[in-house]
Amino acid sequence: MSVLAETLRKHSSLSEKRIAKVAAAYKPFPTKHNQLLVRKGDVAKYLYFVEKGYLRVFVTDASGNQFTRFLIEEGMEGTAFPSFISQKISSASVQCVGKAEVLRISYDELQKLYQAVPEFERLYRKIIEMAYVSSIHRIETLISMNARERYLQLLKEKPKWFQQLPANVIAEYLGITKETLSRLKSTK
Amino acid sequence: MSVLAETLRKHSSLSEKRIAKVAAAYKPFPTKHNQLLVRKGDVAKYLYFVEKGYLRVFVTDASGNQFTRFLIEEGMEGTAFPSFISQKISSASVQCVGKAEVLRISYDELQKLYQAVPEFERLYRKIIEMAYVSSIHRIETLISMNARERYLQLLKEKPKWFQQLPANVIAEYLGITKETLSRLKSTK
DNA sequence: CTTAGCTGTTGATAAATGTCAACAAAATCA
DNA sequence: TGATTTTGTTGACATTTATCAACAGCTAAG
Repeated sequence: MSVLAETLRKHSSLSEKRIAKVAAAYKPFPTKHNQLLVRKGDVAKYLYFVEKGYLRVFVTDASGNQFTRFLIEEGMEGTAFPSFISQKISSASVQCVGKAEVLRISYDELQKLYQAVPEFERLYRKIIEMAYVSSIHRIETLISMNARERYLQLLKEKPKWFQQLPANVIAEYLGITKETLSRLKSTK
Repeated sequence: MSVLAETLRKHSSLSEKRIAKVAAAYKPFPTKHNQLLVRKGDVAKYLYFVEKGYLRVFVTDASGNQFTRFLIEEGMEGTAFPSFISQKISSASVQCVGKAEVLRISYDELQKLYQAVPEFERLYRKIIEMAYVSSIHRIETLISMNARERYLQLLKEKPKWFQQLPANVIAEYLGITKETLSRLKSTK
């Protein structure tokens, strides 16, 4: 049983038949190590569901520094969202963190799925709501906490990330340099 | 004609009749100078639409410092969103900035409105999507720019705010102190 | 009008975080 | 496996931003 089907079951009251229909619309997409799924300047044509591993959504500044906007973990879906919903070019890139297994559905397929499975639209709304709430949480963290507080909060909320993700990705997500993160770890 | 009706017309293809129906569901709510609409610890029972002025959504830390999570300007709606959608107690407060004119709709009324005007649910989804996109933009700004860059960006994107809002509210929104903002202004 | 509070500015200083460089350890790939 | 690249750590130092304090101007209330 795919992680996707389980996730659908958990977050909706769709019938098994409809779960199967939705799940079938997402196609496995084979990826390589650190593969870029959306490149800055592209239009994000697909929504990605993570079966295993992590995706990172990041932006770069003029000096080439990278900043991780979001980390998408197993059982979550995402893409360069502002580009995806507007179907305009993306300012962000999406990349596998190491090895990842993903499914994907195109923007057009997703629209068709709304027609074919009306309840799915409400589920999609819920997914967006959850994503929005988590982004609000992120904003609060960023405006109200210093680096150490953010680090400790993430350690508490997402302990797995520290085992499974390279430190520089975590640092980018926290909005600090990898050197600062390294020092926070050691002075615990 | 209310700002609300205009906004509905602009962002949806609802008929005039349905616009009237939706607009009628939002009730004027008289406010006083700096009135608190949602208090930390309350459940956010209402969604607020701003006809005039600004609302601020803010959190406080242990030392009593305030941090402005969002500013809701004329023609926008908002509330302590995580609390509103879950109907659980809010970690944030919502307050008028000075004098403001607002309309509001209760959580229950909103659910009824979905039933009565099905197209409204899609509109609501779009509103959430837009809010989500703008929160993503905020996150990027916060993780990738320093205080001066954030200040200059906001000055460019929201020049009105600097005329209409007190500097300490802007500073809280930028995630800096009012002293730092004052210095950024003078060293332009 | 006058007093008390709020708002914004400036200075001195401290604290937090970034930058750059060197190096060690680990992972990847040919 | 061995070579090469990536990742993580540490130190010295620079920069950014916060904190604390003083004060001036404005505003609102009695």
